[in-house]
Amino acid sequence: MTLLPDVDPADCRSRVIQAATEVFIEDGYRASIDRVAARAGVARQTLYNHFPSKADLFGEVVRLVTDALLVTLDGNGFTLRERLLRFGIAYRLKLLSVEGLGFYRAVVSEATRFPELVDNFYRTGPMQTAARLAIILQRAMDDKEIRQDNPAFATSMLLSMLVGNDRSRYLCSGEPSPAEEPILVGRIIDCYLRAFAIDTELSTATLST
Amino acid sequence: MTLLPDVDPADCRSRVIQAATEVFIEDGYRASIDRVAARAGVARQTLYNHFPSKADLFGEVVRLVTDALLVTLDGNGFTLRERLLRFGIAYRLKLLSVEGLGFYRAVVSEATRFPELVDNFYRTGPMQTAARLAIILQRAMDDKEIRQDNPAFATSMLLSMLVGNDRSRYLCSGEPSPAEEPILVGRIIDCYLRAFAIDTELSTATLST
DNA sequence: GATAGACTGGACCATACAGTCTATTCTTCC
DNA sequence: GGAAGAATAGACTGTATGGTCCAGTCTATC
Repeated sequence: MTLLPDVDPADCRSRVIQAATEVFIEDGYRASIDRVAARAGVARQTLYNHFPSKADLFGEVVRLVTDALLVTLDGNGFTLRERLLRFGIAYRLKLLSVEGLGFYRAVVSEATRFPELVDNFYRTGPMQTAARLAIILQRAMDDKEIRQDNPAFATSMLLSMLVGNDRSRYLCSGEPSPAEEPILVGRIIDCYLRAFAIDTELSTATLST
Repeated sequence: MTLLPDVDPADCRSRVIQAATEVFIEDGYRASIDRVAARAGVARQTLYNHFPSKADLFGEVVRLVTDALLVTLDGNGFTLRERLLRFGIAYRLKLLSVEGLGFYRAVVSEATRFPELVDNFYRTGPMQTAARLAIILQRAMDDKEIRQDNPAFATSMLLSMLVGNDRSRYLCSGEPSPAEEPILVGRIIDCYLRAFAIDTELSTATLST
């Protein structure tokens, strides 16, 4: 998964950013500035010509990658299930890629050192994606495609079901098997649509046991 | 939330472990050994009398806290919904506490430095809890309380819905409001039970739209 | 061909930190 | 009272690292 636009080999700044992205994703903020410079094929001083400090470089990387990880919700012509399916696949593809996981690990690791940065990451990244999804779900509720419920709750449930346990797992070890992804997402979306299906007498009766 | 048994103030070793737990939870592995010693009220050399290296101390802390975070699934006499409710509350209480989140952050941050340790954490911690839950769910399927499905999938969905999005959020900033916890868990469990309710003609019909 | 600006490489500085060593003190048990 | 074992304080070592400085090179532009 490539997170940033193609680097211009003649542009030192973009080479530094690309290198820093890779290195921070691999080892987090503790990766040394020398490693970044070496990876970029650039003198350390060149790096400091473009960024006042390591923390600033890290901040820039976080901002850029956060944008790159936003998941779009296209497909107005499709059914709700199809739209959610496409979203789910794209979402998991980004967040559960080696780069997505490494980036998330790097950001979360620095929550105490750079609280504002990490808070900002959450608001411009995950919360953005959630907001987009919430609009779709709200509309589906209005159209009676799914049950009326709190859109924020419905959004949170879908996002949780899509990556919750697996992200937690792959942050520790392993990675998803691409071949099974579409099937798995299909099962998750169907599970979700059952949970948020329009009320029927039978299903409410089942619940009250 | 207290994760470890009461420390005996006379026992240097347990004081070191307690201090290391607190310090690693606050700042991760990058916290200095001197800070641990100071927090424990102990000389640095004393610490090294009990643990050969910082990495060993970290490993010990991870093992102990992993155990402490296991969630039991008691309550054989209760209904399925009640059992899941009690489990969900306990699970969120542990994992979304400041200590639970800090510990998780600290462990995940070191996935590249200590891959075996982190992998072992996942297998003896989260996977253990999941295994216990899977037994309950399997039994509920046998008893026709919920639909027949893959128990591992059903387990993963429940764990995801319980903490997925919120853990991801609180790792970045903020923390849950204790007052709303029981209501939220209730909504999640009901949502889950709808998703895994026994098939009815109506609900399957809804799905195929 | 001269000037300006970016890049280089490496020396250099200050700091933090894991881990070792030692001389001394304290406690406990015989 | 003395021996043994544990704890202490603090000096010391070696290394990694962020950041600065500087002398020199390269390139493009006028």
